[in-house]
Amino acid sequence: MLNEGATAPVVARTHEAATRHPLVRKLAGMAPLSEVDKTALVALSAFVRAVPPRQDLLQEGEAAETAYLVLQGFAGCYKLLPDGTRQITDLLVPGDTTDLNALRLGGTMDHAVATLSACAVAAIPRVALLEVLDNHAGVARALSRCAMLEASVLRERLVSIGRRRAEQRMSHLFCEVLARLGAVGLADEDGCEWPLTQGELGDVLSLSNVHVNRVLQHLRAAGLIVLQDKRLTVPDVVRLRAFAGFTPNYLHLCVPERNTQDHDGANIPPHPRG
Amino acid sequence: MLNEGATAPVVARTHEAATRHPLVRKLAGMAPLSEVDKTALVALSAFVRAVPPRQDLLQEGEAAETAYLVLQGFAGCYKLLPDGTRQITDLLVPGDTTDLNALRLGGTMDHAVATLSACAVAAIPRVALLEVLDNHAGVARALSRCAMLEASVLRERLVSIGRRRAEQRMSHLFCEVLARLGAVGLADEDGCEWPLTQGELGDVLSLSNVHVNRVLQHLRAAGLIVLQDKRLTVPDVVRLRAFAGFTPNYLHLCVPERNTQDHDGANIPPHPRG
DNA sequence: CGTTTGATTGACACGAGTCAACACCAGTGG
DNA sequence: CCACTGGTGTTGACTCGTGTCAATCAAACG
Repeated sequence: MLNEGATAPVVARTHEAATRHPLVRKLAGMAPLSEVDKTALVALSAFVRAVPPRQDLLQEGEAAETAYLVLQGFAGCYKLLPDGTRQITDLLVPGDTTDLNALRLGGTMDHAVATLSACAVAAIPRVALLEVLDNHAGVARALSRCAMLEASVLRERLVSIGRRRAEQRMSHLFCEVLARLGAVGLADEDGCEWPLTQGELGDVLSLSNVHVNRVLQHLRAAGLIVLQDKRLTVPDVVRLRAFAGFTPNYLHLCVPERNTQDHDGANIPPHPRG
Repeated sequence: MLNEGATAPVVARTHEAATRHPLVRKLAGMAPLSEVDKTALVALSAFVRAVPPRQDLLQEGEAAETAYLVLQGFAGCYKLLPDGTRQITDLLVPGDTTDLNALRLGGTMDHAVATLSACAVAAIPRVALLEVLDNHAGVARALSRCAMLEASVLRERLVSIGRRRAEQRMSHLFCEVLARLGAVGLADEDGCEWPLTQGELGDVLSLSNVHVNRVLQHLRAAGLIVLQDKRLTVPDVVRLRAFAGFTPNYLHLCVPERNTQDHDGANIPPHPRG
């Protein structure tokens, strides 16, 4: 089940390549990393595999022996309910990993992880992670920040599902994914890849696929988004954010985004660190 | 605003007292702790304050300079929306702390924390936390596990709010709080303290206070719970868990609960660790 | 080319929100 | 002692957002 695709060591050796590596880009945005740190991160994700869509990477209940880093494509953490419905609790975009804390601490998975689109993922063995964490304090620090970020994203999605209407909920997700992809350099000026089906989008947002369809049409009719050919286009990010009630501060993005200039954090004044 | 109640150093010195300390009880359930670790934890929560109900401990957007440990009473993490509605993302019961990762890493609060009932809380200064984490690997390990647990609880609540009907959602929360209180020795044989108003319960479950009231009556009529005088009584925990679809595995409780004997994990076969 | 998967549309049902009114209780102050 | 108050719980009538069911259509696919 875990053996689709060829295992191929793909190691980027130049500084140039390391900087373009999704994991390096993400973690460098969380905490300062030395060149040695970055090299270690690239080495950590040496064993890359192509995985078809809709394949489980990790199952709920199993012991955490391996983590996965998503390099290309979208994956998702999910839980199944007795009645067969699925709740996707978080999307994994390039640069994101499955629960590294569980891997480090030797816990058991309390959720499953599956690819949504076709993905390129890197398998991270437990020993390799522990070795890197022991020898690279900067990486350990960045990963702690990632764990904090993950909880933050979960809280915000809880707010979305609990308190926002379907249209805003969906817009909010679009804004979030756009921002997260932008942070790893995978968002264009006005949009990004969007491989999810409407059914999968419903599993993220807790909406039926029928209702997802209707809401999408509302958003399209309002000119807020264009969604076709597995691609999301946002003509006016500011307008979509305003409609969704999206403020990116919960994403704790330290690096400046290319897509957004001066409308971030308008509600909350910036405060110096330390 | 932070000056209600007297700041009083309350240090338990005997092993007996340390074992009864909520934080020690909780962390000892997450990872093995030495006596020295436990003493350090008790010292960490030396500065205890009484806080009236409905007081903010931390505000959204402020820098994390101090964390709080709840010793008595219930508190909650929440976010406010532009329309004034509130979503409580997590309850803090005795033994729980506000986000220690944010404190350690010097981040900013992406959510607020407020007392719900009257509370006794211990303020944890940043330097004290860093000192303990540096010198007590066991504590650091236990706190990492707590962070993992917190994310796990958030995921499960996401599933609850997204996919469970109001009756099951509420029952599930009752089961969870009962289990969490049991883990720190604060649940009786058949129930626990329940200081939340119906409105606050609605803010946790994303239900209107009117609907909370109706759902409560259904659960009462079904004989699943008794809720009166700020106290929750569960005549038959097994029945409530079955009704709610509650399985405690996501709480990663290593210590055996007193309340539950042999009916845990009936849906999912147990899997040996390591 | 049949099959399948995903998108779309309409009719209808139902869970939960909203609004409004009232009961109950604990303070609180005259 | 009692009127007044505000917070909480309770109830009913009505509205509305979403789910469910079912049918159709388009595109991908073996």
